[in-house]
Amino acid sequence: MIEHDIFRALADSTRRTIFEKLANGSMNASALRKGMDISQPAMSQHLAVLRAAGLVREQKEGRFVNYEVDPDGLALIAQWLAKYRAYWPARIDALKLLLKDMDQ
Amino acid sequence: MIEHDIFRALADSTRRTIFEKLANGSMNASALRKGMDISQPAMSQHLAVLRAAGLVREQKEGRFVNYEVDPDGLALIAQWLAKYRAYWPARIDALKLLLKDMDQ
DNA sequence: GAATCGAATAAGTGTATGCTTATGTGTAAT
DNA sequence: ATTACACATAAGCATACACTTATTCGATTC
Repeated sequence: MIEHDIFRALADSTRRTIFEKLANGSMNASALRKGMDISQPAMSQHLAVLRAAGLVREQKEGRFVNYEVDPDGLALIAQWLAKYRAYWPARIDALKLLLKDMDQ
Repeated sequence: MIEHDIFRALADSTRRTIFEKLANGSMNASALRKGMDISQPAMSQHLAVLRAAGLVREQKEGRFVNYEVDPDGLALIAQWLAKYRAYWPARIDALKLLLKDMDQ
């Protein structure tokens, strides 16, 4: 189940940090490491997990590999969350505002 | 960080199943175990993790403990997801429909 | 008040996971 | 071609985690 891979991938704070970085612009693995105190293999392994989960996708450019957020993964989380909409609290109105914002 | 606790809690498929069951109606721990092939201590431990993450809350009723979905946890996931709204795919329109549905 | 029942906690164990160092693979530069 | 570079993979290791059995706790029931 991919849903399982997604939650497992996001359960690690280092991977959430990587994902957040990529959300601010696609980057290659070396650029991602900057300011992160993480070894090259560790980064490579984390990216593999994120990619397997569908949260991130790669684009080879020469000997570089550019990583970017894969919307498919986020969509699955949104789907999962939607299942429990009956329990969303009132403050979820903020979400509605965001969606309204997207329409413009 | 509570966000971390949430993703860690949902990284386990057994806990996601428990959460899903509770979303269909509050239950005590024994009722949750039905059809799940899980020991009593294991269930108790899973519920403790879900509770610590703010995904579930308890309500003691005599010697029973009734568990129910805690909207606060879901709100945090929604907040996390909202951070990446720029990457939400078009098919997220389904989510908009759901929200519209909530208004009625 | 003794027994019973629902649930939590304690302690121990096998496996999963995230890290390390070492090495491999492919591309670009000299 | 040889060297350097970006990244992936392999192998090993320490810790985290989900489970087990045993025990404890608290509240009902007899």
